[in-house]
Amino acid sequence: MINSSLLLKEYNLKVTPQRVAIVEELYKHGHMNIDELYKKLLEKFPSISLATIYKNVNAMVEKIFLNEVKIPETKSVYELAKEAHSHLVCSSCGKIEDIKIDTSVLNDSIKEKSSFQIENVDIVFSGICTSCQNKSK
Amino acid sequence: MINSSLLLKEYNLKVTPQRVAIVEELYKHGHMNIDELYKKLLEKFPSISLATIYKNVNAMVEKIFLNEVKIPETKSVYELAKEAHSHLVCSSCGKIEDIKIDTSVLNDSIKEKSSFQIENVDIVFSGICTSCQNKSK
DNA sequence: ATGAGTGCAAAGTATTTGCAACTGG
DNA sequence: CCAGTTGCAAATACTTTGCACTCAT
Repeated sequence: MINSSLLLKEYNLKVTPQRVAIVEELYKHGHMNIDELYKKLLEKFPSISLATIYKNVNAMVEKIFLNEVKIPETKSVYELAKEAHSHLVCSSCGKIEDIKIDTSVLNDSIKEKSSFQIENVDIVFSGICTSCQNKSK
Repeated sequence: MINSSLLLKEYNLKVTPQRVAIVEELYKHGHMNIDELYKKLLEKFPSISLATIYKNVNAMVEKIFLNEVKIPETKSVYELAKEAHSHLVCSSCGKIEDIKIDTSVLNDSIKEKSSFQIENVDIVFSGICTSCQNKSK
């Protein structure tokens, strides 16, 4: 499990039940878009407002402990910040997985061809996940 | 230069001056967001509607000859489809450059770790472009 | 107690749609 | 000629803001 309260405190955000729930749902599901978060939180807080979700997600993104992941052809999803990693997206079912790969080769390759000073790399792989591969058989 | 009419015809889109202008602006500028396109086209077509831009860009994206590029922290931009390539984005001035790098290493690396069947990779490097590096000196 | 957070309603933006008039092939 | 395209206005969708009330510290 995750210590959401501690995490929130570390980032100078007051610990409210709504915020704790956001962190925990993200921890549990890995990646969620605004709407999924909203629907999930509605279960616990029947009167929660979409505005609350937006305000909190934005606040957490600013504090850099949430991360917005932009994915081709879909809405952005949010994830708890963690070690740098790339994403695998199933173009059939939409499932998103994290994957750690070594990207240093890429940076080297850039260094040769461009004088951009690289600070960060975002990589999204699209493809078919295992279970969708099996379904189609 | 580019033969926009031919291109449009190939993709079964009627050749209208507005569409030709969209293709040409994208050819000229490489990457533009909806608003930049709109403002640019307003110069030639003072009564063009934003709806026309949206409809055409969407049509061209569906025909796969435009490509939507999603970039962290900014609006999507569109580009003419071409050989697979990655993007360099300057986090200071927003400039976007194309860059061709060999991504086969990545696919191999995925193959080892996951049974996702990879179909595509989107890579966005963020950093500081040369001219912004010089400015800050 | 008090500054920050919540929910609601309203305001902003962004994007899509319906439709009459127009136009490319 | 006529199916497809345009521009406009209206409709939707998405996101932010202002404010009175509540709550975490």
